[in-house]
Amino acid sequence: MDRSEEQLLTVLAALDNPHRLRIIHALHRQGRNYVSQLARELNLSRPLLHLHLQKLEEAQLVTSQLELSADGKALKYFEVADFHLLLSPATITEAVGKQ
Amino acid sequence: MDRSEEQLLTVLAALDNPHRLRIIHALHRQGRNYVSQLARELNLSRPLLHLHLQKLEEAQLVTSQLELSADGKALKYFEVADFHLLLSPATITEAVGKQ
DNA sequence: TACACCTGTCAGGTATTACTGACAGGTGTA
DNA sequence: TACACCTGTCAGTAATACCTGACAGGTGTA
Repeated sequence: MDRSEEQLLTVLAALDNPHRLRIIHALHRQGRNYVSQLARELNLSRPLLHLHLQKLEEAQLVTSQLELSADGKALKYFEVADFHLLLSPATITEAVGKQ
Repeated sequence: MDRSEEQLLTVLAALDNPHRLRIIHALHRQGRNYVSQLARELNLSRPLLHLHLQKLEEAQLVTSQLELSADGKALKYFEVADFHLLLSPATITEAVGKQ
């Protein structure tokens, strides 16, 4: 999983936040969940969770699908992507070296 | 290298900055360097570099020693620590789970 | 003494992120 | 119609992070 400095910073910025770590934690345990339900469980306002999920999705750390429930409601389900990122002096040097 | 959520966030916050990635990059290539010299090479003001080095040292990503040069000047040398941090849904879940 | 280096710190300003509350639009049931 | 859910967006504000310029103190050489 080689990344450029820009990609690396996108991921680091996405993970540098306690809410977003908890979101990954929750989704990893649950498998998947939709926005409003997750907001209730994490005790976050829906607009705020929406914003955090957006950042995580931009960094490709989570993925989403819009689905219709049995009773016709549109639910946006999120799940964690299967990412693996090794941070060390060598991997950072490699990413920065690509400028 | 297991870390709590707090430690993990300290490291992520330290790495989430282009200057600080370049500092690690430079120190990893050079081995070690002192503050004023590094500031010239990276084209950063010394107070700014000082601040970034502080963050990196707090996160234990770099280490420093104050030394006296042959002509008596006090030089603060920095070098990168040998850190290895794997980021994945599982490792994040583990760190957050420790609350 | 004056200058050239080295170190550290800090007030003040700018830029970036994080967050809330309100709005708009959708589908379903009573 | 009214209500209970779901979705998304956005203006305005609060909280952080970043950065500069100036100051203070140290050792050496001319």
